[in-house]
Formats: sequence, C-alpha cells, structure tokens
Amino acid sequence: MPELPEVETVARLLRPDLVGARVEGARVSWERTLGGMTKRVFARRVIGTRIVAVWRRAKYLIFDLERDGEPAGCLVGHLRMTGRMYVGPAEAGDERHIRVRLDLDQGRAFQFVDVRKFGRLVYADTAAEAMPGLGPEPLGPEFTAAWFARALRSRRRQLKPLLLDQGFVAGLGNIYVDEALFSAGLHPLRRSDRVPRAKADLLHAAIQGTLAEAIKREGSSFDTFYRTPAGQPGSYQHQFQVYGRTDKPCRRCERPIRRLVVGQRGTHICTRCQPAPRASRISR
DNA sequence: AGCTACTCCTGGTAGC
DNA sequence: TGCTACCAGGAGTAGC
Repeated sequence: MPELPEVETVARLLRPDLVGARVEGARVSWERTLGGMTKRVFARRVIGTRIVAVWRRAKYLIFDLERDGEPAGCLVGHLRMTGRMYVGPAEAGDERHIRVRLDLDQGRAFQFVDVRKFGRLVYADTAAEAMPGLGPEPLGPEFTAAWFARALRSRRRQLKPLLLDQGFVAGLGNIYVDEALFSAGLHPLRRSDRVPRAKADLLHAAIQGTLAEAIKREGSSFDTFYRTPAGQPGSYQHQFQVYGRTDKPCRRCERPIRRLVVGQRGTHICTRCQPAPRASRISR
C-alpha cells in the first residue's frame, strides 16, 4: 500500500509529464472518488485549467491548477491501498478499474486506477482544506530528534498506532512503521512516554533512514498493486526485515518473525530483537 | 486522552 | 470444479 516513499516516487515521475499540461476533459466512472463533489461540478472546475505544480504532502499528491494564468484551485489525490496514477496516450486504455480520467493536450490522458475504490481525487480551492491536520514530514526540517523525543513523551500511546497517526507524523504506514520499529529494536506496543531518549533517537534515525532508502528504491511492490507511473515495481521489498516475513528467520538473530495484530493491523516483529514491554506480554 | 469496532471495497485464496 | 467465507488495509467516525 502506497506510503510516503511510494507517493514521493509517483510525484517525481508524474511531475515532468503533468506540469504544463492542459486539462481538456474529465471522465469519472466512480463518483465517490471525488469525495462528495458531483462529476458535473468536478468537470466544470478542472476542464480548461493547466497543471502548474505537482507536489506531495504526507501520502497526498497535489496538482496545483491555473486558469488563464490565475490560481484555480487544486486536485488532491490519495492512493489509499490500491490506487495508481499515470500519464499515457489517450487512446491506450483497456485498463480495468479506471475511476477518473483527465484528457490532456497532445493526445495524452491522466488515469487514476483504483481496484478497491478507497482512493480519492478531490478538487479543492486550497490543498489544506482537503487534507486533515497533519503532523510534520518525517524527512522535513521540523522532524528533529529533539522534537520527536519530546513528542513521544507528551503522549501515552502504543508506538505503532501513534506512528500510524497522520496527525502525529505524516506519511508513515503499516510497512515502514514495522520496519522502523524493528530497526530501532522497539516493540510496537511499547508506550511512547516510556521510550528512553537514546531509543527515541534510534527510532528517529530509523524512520528517516528507512524512508530515504525506500525512496531511492522507488518504494515497495510485493503484490500486483503498487507500480510507479512508469509501470515499474519498486524494489525496497527486497530490503524488508520483518514486514510480510512471518515465520521466516530474523535477519539479525534467526528467530522466526511473528505476526500479531495491533489496532486491527497486521504487525511483524522479532520477539528477541524487539522485547515486549513489561506491562503487556502479548507475545512470548 | 486513548482504545476498539465498524465502514468503505474488491480480488485472491483457503477450505470444503 | 465450483462454491462460500474470509482476509488485506488507510483513514474517518462513533462509542466507551
């Protein structure tokens, strides 16, 4: 499922194709993708605009629009689990599950494909109004080790649900949280205010290191869903230490990786490298 | 404040 | 083979 590294990859690869493109048509085959706007209104808002910027915030993709050289709102997209975006020739399109299609100039089309229909492509006047309150970017300047240590202490939550909370830190998802927690040797059920400073620093570095490396490898593809806009799979899945490795030996200590459920999410840990907190010996 | 459960969706798969 | 039941999960929401 696309998380920050995958969305960053999509933004980077879409940018050269989309910036400067003129929107000449809009076809919506699953209206809920628009987040409440009717397809008629959506089409009226976007047709005749030009895309002037493509950027990412957390797991959102934002396309800034202009009409006659004046700002004209933006499109805010979220891939959720199975969304894909790419630009291709207008006539090439027997792809299933196309939810929104924008006809562009020069005979090209932007397609938003999404098997499970959870993804969104929303028109908004400003990006902020289409995104909820988000925490800092984990690769941005606000996300310092000192800030992170303080933020962990100020909450009393289990680490995994806290790191998945986009209002705390924006952009992490199930995969990279599991990987970062393993890398720092922290159990997902550890309470955030009980993490010692040295461990908080390790986790901070693990989050940044994991994300940066995953961006270099254009994200992770382990099923048929995530592909870059160029149609290629990412390659970070080969670096996974714990995610999806249930029963396989820990790469550090050989003990089989265990799968547990934390906050309704599949969670992968090494019970030796990530010792359970004293209060809750959930996993033996 | 922080937790759990439920909802939205479909394709793949386990079980019979 | 063909059927059903169940599972994955990001994020929003409701209820405790």
